[in-house]
Amino acid sequence: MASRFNPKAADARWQKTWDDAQTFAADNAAAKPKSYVLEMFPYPSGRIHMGHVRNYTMGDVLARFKRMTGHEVLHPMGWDAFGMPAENAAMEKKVHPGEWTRANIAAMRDQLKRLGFALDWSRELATCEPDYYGQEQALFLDLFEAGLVYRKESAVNWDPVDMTVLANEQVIDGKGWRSGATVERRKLSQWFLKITDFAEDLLSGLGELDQWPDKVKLMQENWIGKSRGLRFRFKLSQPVTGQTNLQVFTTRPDTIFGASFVAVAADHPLAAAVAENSAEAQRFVAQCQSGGTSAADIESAEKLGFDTGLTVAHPFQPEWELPVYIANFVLMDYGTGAIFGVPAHDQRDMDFARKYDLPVRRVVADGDDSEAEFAGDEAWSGEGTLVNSRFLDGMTIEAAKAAVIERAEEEGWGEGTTEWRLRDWGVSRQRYWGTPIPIIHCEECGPVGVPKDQLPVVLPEDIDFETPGNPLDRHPTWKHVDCPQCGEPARRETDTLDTFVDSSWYFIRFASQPDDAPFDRAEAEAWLPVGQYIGGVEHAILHLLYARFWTRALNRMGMLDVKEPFAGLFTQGMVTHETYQAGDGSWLSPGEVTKDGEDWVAIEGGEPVTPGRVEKMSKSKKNTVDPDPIIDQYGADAVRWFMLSDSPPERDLPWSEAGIEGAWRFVQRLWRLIDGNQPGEGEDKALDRKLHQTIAGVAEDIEDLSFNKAVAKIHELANAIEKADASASRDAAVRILVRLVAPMAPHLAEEGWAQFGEQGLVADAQWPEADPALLVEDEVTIAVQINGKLRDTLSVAKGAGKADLESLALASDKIMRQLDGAEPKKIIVVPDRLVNIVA
RNA sequence: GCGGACGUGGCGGAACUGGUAGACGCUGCAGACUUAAAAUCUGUUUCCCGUAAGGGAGUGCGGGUUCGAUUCCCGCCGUCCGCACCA
Repeated sequence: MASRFNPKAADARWQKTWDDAQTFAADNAAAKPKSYVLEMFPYPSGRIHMGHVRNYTMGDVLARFKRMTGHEVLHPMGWDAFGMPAENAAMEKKVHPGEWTRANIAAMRDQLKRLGFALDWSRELATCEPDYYGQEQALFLDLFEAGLVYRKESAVNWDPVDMTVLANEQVIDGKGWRSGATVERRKLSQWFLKITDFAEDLLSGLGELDQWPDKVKLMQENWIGKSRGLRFRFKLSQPVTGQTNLQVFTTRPDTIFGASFVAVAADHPLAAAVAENSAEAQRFVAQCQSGGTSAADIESAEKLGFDTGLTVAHPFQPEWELPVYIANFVLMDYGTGAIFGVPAHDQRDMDFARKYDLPVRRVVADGDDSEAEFAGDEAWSGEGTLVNSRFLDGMTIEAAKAAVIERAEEEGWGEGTTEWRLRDWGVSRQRYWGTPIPIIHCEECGPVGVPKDQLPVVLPEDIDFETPGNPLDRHPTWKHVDCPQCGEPARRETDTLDTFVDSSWYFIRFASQPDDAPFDRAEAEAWLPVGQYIGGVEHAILHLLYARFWTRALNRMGMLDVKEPFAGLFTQGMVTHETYQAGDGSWLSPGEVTKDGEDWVAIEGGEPVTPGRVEKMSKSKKNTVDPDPIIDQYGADAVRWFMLSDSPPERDLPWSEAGIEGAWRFVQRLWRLIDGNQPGEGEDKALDRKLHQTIAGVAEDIEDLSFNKAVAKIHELANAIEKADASASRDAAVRILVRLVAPMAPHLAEEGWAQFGEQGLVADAQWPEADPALLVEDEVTIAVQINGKLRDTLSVAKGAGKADLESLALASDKIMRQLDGAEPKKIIVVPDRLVNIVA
């Protein structure tokens, strides 16, 4: 009688065994091919959620599989441990951010360990510890010396009550999310990293990332936003504050003869100059600046302008004057903050021209319509031929662009340029719980880097969160230091670094973590780039772009011979669960509702409940499932199995009770196969074939990260084994099955491995080898179709000749009946596949 | 608005390069074992007609290419995601 697999006992036992043996510690000096498998490290919020479980399970399967296929695997784990929630907790619960964070890390580490991940815990790191952020400070100073760090005034969202800077997403309807105070735009001196220096390289580098999802590459491409165009100067009819020219940027220099106005942004210096002398202009500028910046605001915002009364001269015809407007739809921080409007070929300009009754001249002919007078309100921005444009007439858009740029450059009033949407990376945060920026401000010497032998600049522990504002700034002593250069009293920088800096190089520190340097070059290069990086698509742009930038910066400084940090990237889907909403709009957890006939009602009170959509698990929608009790009940392997089953990993995985129970049943079924295995005699060719096809198929699917398909293939094999009679083949299949499930259900596999008296650990075992001779069937099923419709199937030896297949097909009873004596018009035979009779 | 992805049974999904649509799992239904339940096992589960043999329809909708289309092409519809007045 087969026993039951008892995960409670087995999980802990094997986890301890792996731990004691340091099974998953990566050897930097190993001679084997190296494989670096990494999942995005978590923020230590306090609890692991199902999304983490799914993410880390995927990486774990790959890591374990790589070990079994002869690789030395680096699969580390750490904590993205700086950031706002710790400060919020400090304010709300009166607990020090460090204490809160470290307690969370301890709790989450325990949770992760219960899932039996093949992690090298000896390399664990937390970004909030001085041994990590001190090395980050060293790197920051290297960047500073290399001229990749600079300081400039920049506008931030300032909460006047909390006295802190808010991220854009913390500003809701113009108010601070916590204080509710109206957020001000304030100029602060901030530190920036010169990511724009690498714009071209970050863009072209995408081309080599053939193991990244196209979607992510496209998002990065759009974010970087390269556009070629012409930057040129209009001559102003009269000088304004000494300026005689107005510089504009356009990507459509070809439409220059369709221009009917010029517009500048509300915060353009020209607008400010006009506002000096006009109360009306001043009002208009103020109105533009107060406008909301949310997506909805922008979409609904009407195109508004203010006629300055100024004009500029058309570059190709000085007496042709264009009016200059201040317009609310022109952005100061793109291009030059000034544009020329071509209503016929740009919708925004069209809207504006129709409102202010400006000319709309056609300069690109769409088809045969070449009238200068443009009717309608829909601008034409498609392809066409230039018309009404003098020397450009008849040219294509591309040729005309080149011609105008050439003339501008010849005549010296403009030049072809490239503009980027990408901005430099502002890294200053006016907060406590982050990496202190290792700079000292001296009256005499300016900003001076902290000498490296004085690193780390450690956060003070004795801080209070009673009063709003940056605790570092109001700490009584911390910021007062002497200038390292001249020795005079000076002031420490009290801003800390954006936490995206912490995650921009942690994967390097995992590969190599000496005490006295950020990393050892040779060790880091031995592992990098990360072979497979797995995480959520929400990091598709910022984190991944910053990490690519940081790696390039190290490369440029000669510190690392790697430019792309992540060779392979995979973005996994979310774990979702159904939602339920009561009549008053409040959310109910799935455990609080039940089905009454066709309708859903609350268990408590029986109120009717509306089933909502299946959505990402979130506390606010009350549809989360805590992994801990699930692991208690079903064990790590069943949870892991469910995370891998059914849904393709890039898609969302709907959590369900039935699903986890199905996984649990299968784990038990596997155990019954193993435990109840009987030696047998003789071979079972069909089973041998199924086994070897599964060995090859599962390996392929895992390499492909198609875990759902690998799971399905293992199910098929298990079904086949169960149906098979005892034989030597069956015995062998069960023994090999143990290794096939080892990456997914490692505890069960170890148990089975031990049961069969194998040496060592299955975690160290070799992946079974598939016999190529057994991968192909010797008998195939041939479809016989009439006019493409299946009418019969034939079982024939593989490789049967066309003529044989044809005559076999025609001899079939069913086919003869269908044809009813009619002569086939044509017969198509695809060997080993089908015969299609055209009647 | 721009860009992208997706659309297959009651559900999650599978299907190689254009070649038997629905693998595998979940759910449901019927049955076996059991005093009973749990657990387990067997059968069945795309829809329609038919007792059956069998036939017909079918991969969002409409067309096209082809001996043959879930797969390729054109046009719609829907859902989701990203960006968003970027000149």
